[in-house]
Order: sequence, then structure tokens, then C-alpha cells
Amino acid sequence: MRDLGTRVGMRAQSLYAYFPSKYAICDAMFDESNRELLRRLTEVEPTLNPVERLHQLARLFLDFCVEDPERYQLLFQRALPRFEPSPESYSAAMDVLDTASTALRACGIGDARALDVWTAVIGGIAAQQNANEPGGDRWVRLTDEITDMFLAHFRRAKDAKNMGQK
Amino acid sequence: MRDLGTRVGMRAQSLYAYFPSKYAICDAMFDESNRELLRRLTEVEPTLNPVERLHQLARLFLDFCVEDPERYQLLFQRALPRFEPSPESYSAAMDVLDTASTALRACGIGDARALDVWTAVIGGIAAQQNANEPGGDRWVRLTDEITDMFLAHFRRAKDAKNMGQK
DNA sequence: GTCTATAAGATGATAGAC
DNA sequence: GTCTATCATCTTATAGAC
Repeated sequence: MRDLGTRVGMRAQSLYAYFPSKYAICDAMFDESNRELLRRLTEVEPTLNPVERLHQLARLFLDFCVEDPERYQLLFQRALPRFEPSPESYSAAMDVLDTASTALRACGIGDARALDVWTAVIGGIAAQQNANEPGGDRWVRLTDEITDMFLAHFRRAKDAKNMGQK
Repeated sequence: MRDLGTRVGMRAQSLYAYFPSKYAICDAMFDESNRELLRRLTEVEPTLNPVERLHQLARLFLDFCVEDPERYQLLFQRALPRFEPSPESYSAAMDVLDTASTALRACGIGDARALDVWTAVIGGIAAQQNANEPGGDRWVRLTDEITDMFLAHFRRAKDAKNMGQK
């Protein structure tokens, strides 16, 4: 609270004129960050071909994750003990997930299991980067290759399925 | 310190008879946990075929990560502010990484870049599981599929390279 | 080898002056 | 709307009794 107050040019106590508690501030930051991430993701040209769109979404997501590791922890690591986002700010997080889900479906990948693999591999890039080399790009620069690996795997699975049906 | 003391049947202050500081305790836990993980990984039958061995290593690693999320945070998320492992206990962490590196080489995958992809995708499973469904298996059960996806991608890359050489 | 007592500093939060 | 003053509580850590 003291650090945050200083950052916005106040004493810690004055923050209570705007928020009723520390967790209310966390929740506001959680909400605002997810909205900012969503805003960036929705800026991606919708007319792009689906595969290029997925690549670009992945890159934007990872840029967002590594440009502020503390924000990344708040949003994706459940790092603050006893903090749970409110239903309203949680829904902003679900909107971000929906963006991924929709982009995958546009690539012909509608499987819920595939979406979990996607969040694991993309989230893994951010986790490794921020934990082992914050500020660097050793893992982030693998994003395009990992996206291609993912696409090859799940588009093959889909083709195999379609062939079985025909 | 109070919680830890209680867990081992002591007052917090008595812990200072065994360790000079809180960070010394963190370092000892970091070191011991990595050794335990390494012990489990080295128990995998060395005569197994390399691909089955890689699958088993991945499963053991992820079981270890999800059975104790707080230990996972200490080892892989750099979650404790200002804690840095000592050189000695850091080397135990490197031994764990070497296990993965060696297992990949046995699969014909010797690329440093591939090792980084491996840590990202496997670490991503643990990160998603512990952050979003601690104690569950929604992501952990994808381990075999993700391992196969990884193998297919990097063995193909290798085959393509060999064909070019011949 | 563990305890009580205690220190010095941080934390989240409230009351009330200006 | 921000401040000073203050609170109760928690934290890591030390000193010294038994």
C-alpha cells in the first residue's frame, strides 16, 4: 500500500478514499489489466487469415505478459494469497479466454482439450520467461515455432478424424 | 516462520537454532526439493526406449509439481521476493534440467532451442494446473499428448535436416 | 534444545485536522 | 482530497533463562 501510494503521489492512507481495502485495489487492477489485454487482442485485424491471426494473438499476449511481470503474476499465477477476483472482474478474464477459443475455432480447432493445450503451451512460455529471465526474450522468441507445432498437431488430428468420417 | 515452526512442533524462534535466517531455510528447502525430484527422475528404468522414458519423466515431473503447489512455487516460480538460491542449491536445479536434456538427446533431439521449448510446454502444464485448478488433473492429463506433439515436431525437424545433408 | 520475553520494523487500516 | 497521527497486528530476529 505504501509503495503503491508513493507511485501515484500519495500516502498509503489516502488510497482508502478511493478503495475500501487492499483487495479491492487488487480486484480493480485485475479487472483493468484484463480489459487492457482484451483491448489489444481485439485490435488484431479480423480479416487476417486465421493462422496468421493466431500467431499475432500469441505474440501480443506474450508481450503483455513479459512487459510487466508483477501484473502477470496477479493475472495468471494467483500469486497473492487470499486474493480471489470478484465475479465481475473474473468475467473480463473469461473474455480474454474467449478470444483464444474463437481464434482456434477459426483455425478449425474447436476441441476443448485443444484449448487447454493452447493455454498450457502459451502460458508456459510466459511462465518460463518471467521466472528465469525476466525482461529477456529467450522463451518469448520461441512463440511462432510453438504456435506452428500446436497447429500442426491439432490440424492433423482434425484431418485424421475427417478422413475417418468420409 | 510461525507456521513452519508449528508444523515441526516448535516455536518460530527455535528454528534459529538450526538456520541463521529465513532465506537459509528457503535455500535448504529449495535444495532438498530439487534433490528429491532428481532422485525420483533417476529411478526411471534407464533401459526403457527413449520415447517412453521421456513420457515417464514428464509424468513424474508433473506429479511432483502438482502434489505440493507451494513447493512448486518455491522451485519454479521465483515466488518469494528477494530469495535467490545459493550456488550450491542452484546446481541441484541444474542437475534436474540435465536429466531432461539427456533424455531429449536420447530421442535424437540435441538442440538447445528444443530444450527451451520442452521446459516451456511441460512447465506450462504445471503452471496452468496449479494456478487454475490446484489438486485437479485437467491440464496434467494432457501430458502424454503434449509430449507426443513435441516429439513429432522436433523429430520431423531433425529428419528434414538429415535429408538435406544426404 | 526449546522456551519466554522482547526488539525493530512492516503491514492494513481508522480517526480526525485542514 | 490529502494530510498527520495512530492503531493493532504481524514479521524476522536476538537475548537469555531453564
